[in-house]
Amino acid sequence: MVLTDALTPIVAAGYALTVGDLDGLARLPREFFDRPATEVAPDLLGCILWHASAAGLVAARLVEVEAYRGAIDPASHSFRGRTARNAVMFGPPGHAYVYFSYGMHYCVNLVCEPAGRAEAVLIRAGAVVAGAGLAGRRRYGLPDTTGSPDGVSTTDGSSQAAPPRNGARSRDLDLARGPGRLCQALGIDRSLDGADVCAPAGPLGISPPGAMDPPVATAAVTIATGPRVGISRAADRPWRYWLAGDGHVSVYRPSKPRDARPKPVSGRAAEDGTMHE
DNA sequence: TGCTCGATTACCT
DNA sequence: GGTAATCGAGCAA
Repeated sequence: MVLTDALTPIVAAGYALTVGDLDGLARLPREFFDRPATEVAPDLLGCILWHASAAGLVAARLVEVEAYRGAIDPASHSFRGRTARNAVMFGPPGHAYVYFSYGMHYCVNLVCEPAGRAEAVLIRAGAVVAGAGLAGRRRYGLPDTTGSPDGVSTTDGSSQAAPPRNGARSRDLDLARGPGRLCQALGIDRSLDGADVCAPAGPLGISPPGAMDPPVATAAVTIATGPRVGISRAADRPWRYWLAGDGHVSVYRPSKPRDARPKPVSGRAAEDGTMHE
């Protein structure tokens, strides 16, 4: 399924933006998130997620998200009720739910709907539009040999991430392609679990399209939808949204059983219509 | 208390 | 294309 011309201008939609006390950046207001995750998710595409830390600012334009719908969604972490890990999801909208995955990666969600509904949008991929030098160092672990300061770098996405360890995959496209990579590039970990992205003074924020990057030709943008990545339950629900044709979108992988369980012969495998690489 | 699995990624063949 | 790495949440006993 492909929706054309679907990037909703945030302001035109009637949302009054909040401006940060310290950074002066416009932020999406809490009402923006006070809706079903399946409505919030496509509207987040093109928006700028950023994290200002002592090391500097890194910001990414969102190109891929997934909606998780709480009690009505078996794939959601909150489906089985509230636990210590997912408590933030049951709180008010506009907060970050950060969890640790596969023993080595963090993933970040933005909580939607009023408290108690436990819906959220998983941020899967983005294009780094500020702080690419810092993001590259976080991702590839090299000292800063570029001489560029931390903080805001060029905004055209062409800048100077430090090259990766083996030098072969030195593509800026990979900086924040995938939920774990995005969190690493932005320096997001469990210490930001519960962070209020709508609070004017918070270190984590989300701004409308064009807040930091050159305005993208939103009128021509195509939003595609398809099944979510890597889940085994409710895998047929098309609640993944991405900017069609954008190279920063992650690779689609269906859920892979861990053990050598025989695969169902009646393979209903990849009728998803999503991007593969 | 112990075991299994996962909203992933990087590396190797 | 396949798999090791790695650890916490959740479930069963």
